[in-house]
Amino acid sequence: MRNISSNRFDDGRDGTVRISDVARHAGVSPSTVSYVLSGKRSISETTRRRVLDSIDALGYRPHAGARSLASRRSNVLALVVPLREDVHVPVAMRFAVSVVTAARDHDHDVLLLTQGEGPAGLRRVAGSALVDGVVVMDVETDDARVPVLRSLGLPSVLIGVPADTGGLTCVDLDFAAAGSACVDHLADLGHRDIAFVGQPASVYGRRTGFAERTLAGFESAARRRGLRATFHPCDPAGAGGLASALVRDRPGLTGLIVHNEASLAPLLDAFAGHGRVPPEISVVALGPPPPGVPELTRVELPAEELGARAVSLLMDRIEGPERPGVTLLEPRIVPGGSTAPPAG
Amino acid sequence: MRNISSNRFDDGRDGTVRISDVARHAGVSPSTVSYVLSGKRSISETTRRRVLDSIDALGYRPHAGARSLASRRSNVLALVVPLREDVHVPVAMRFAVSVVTAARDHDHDVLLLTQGEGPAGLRRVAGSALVDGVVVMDVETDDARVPVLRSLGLPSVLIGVPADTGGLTCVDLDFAAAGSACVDHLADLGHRDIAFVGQPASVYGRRTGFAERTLAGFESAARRRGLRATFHPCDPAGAGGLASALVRDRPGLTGLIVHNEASLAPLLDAFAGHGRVPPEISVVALGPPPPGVPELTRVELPAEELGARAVSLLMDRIEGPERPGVTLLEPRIVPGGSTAPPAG
DNA sequence: CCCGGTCGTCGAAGCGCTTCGACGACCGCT
DNA sequence: AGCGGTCGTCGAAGCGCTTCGACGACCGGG
Repeated sequence: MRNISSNRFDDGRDGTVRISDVARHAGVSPSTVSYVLSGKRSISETTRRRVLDSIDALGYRPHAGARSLASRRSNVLALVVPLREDVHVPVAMRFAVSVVTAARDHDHDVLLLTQGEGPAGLRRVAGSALVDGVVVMDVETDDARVPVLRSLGLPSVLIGVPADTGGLTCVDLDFAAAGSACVDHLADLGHRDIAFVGQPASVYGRRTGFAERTLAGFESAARRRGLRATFHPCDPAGAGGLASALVRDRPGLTGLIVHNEASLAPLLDAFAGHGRVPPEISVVALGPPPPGVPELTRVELPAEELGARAVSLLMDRIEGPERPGVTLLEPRIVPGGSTAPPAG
Repeated sequence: MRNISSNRFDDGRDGTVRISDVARHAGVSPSTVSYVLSGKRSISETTRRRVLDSIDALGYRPHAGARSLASRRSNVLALVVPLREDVHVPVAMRFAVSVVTAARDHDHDVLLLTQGEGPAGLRRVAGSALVDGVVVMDVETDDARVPVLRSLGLPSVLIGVPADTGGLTCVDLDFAAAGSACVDHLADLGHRDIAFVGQPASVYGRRTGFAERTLAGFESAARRRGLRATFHPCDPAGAGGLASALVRDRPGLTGLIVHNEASLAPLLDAFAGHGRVPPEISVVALGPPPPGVPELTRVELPAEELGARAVSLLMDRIEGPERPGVTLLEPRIVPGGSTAPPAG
């Protein structure tokens, strides 16, 4: 064990340990310590060990600012979270947490930006080299941030798919496939007459795209399978009325696909009021498990996987050359107790 | 307008503008630009203007790493968000957003840390000088992070109050006062016989402290006002039974204080089943407005105010000498339609 | 009119790290 | 034995900013 320098000198006067302290303690030069840490040049195993031992003997942590100045890498990612009321907050949180976790796996930290700052926030963190890249959640079809991102030259990954994806890297759930999967699930069980209860009417054609894509998936699959299939926009207040109308007008209806988190509970209550409860009428939910409603068959939104994927794509963009493209995650049907073959 | 240097030189080859570019463009030295930006020395109004004009003519943004290296300030705050399932996610999100907003008002950005990393995360960001201070949300009575914070010498503010607050800066809602305020509200309306429906029994005495503090406030106020008052822990599954029992055993009961977000809806449903709906029986809720339940009289959790306060206290700690202490925010009763003088 | 003080500005010295080029030492060839 | 080629290490030169001390210029008071 070589321990050249005396302890008196090892701790700098204000308590922080610098790379030169480690170097002295290990009997090497600062650059060697740096190379041990970065692995950018080969270092003999003996030296490596000695340096690493010194590092944790002294409790050394590289100064983030100095590192980012010298290496032109901050090892920080920005995450833009949505503020809008209509995003499901717990899901957004799951995203955020998974992004942080994934970022840590790649030795990065995460800076939180809110929608509130908009493009200005992106410009700021990009311009000041505060972050190496950015993950933008909840991207709309015509998102004001998209042109900014394109112009900024900051590596970025979008969660969600805007209208023009040229030059962009995007990740999202394959909502069209999700819509189809629900239809196929019901058709496979033998259902011939189903209804799709969607978002409030105003949502379609407006912004997010995911609603239309789901609906399109539903419609094409229903056509393919030759089902009687109808579409009904819905809001929580109208759920009761819709249920009554369906019960009255569609006696042959045996399957329901519900893509509307907020209306799910009132809708089920209303159907129950008409004596129709799952699985006597089959119900497939699209979205997060609503609180209080038990074990529905549903398509999960794989927030954790999306977050991790977004980060991993972002890291690729940061390291390597840009290779844009849209990644759509395969939806998975989670069986619950709410679907069964139709009666009779 | 003096524009000494030619544009060819103003834009560095990789597109980033440095302080020296601004200086040249404005015909001053880099240090002068720095002083204009920091305000740490007086600068003549003419020079100031000229520098500021150059800054936005060139689109200059100081390099965050360089700045933090030289000034020993990163202008970044860490925010530790809870992961536990039992915190109300939308409320946590409101906190987080308000912290970010407040931080931006103080020219700081926010780094997101998750509970998952625990003390190690705090050590990391502190040791590497990544952040100037940290806001810790959802602090428990015996929180493992508290000793770490104390030892780290990193300025910090806790949202929540641990058992030992020595040397710490904490902010929280005054839950005892909230409990009292509910009692006073009902007593002022003329109620003489009330019940407090609390968290599941296991919560009391365990970790968060806020439950006990609320209960203590309830009890002391009830005693002070001379009310008949009882306490009932409750979980969602037991809400129906509790309602029946109360209706049966407490015919004189006219007021309910509910400190249990999850049980609120089933409890109200159960009371409604016995023909007792607000405001015929008065109900005060403690906590965030539950979805679907309309306009209850309640005590709000002032997340925005707490977040802003936490940041402002943290900034004080970062700038000035440490001045620890516990700040409790006054609760506010938000009138809804669910309380009225007792019948008869 | 001279002198001490303030004001506004500048130059230079770091902050702590990474990275480039250089350079011995040692290897296996001819 | 001599030679090119790795391999492992070092020294020095920045990265872009802040900040300290210095220093003219200008002010008002004796």
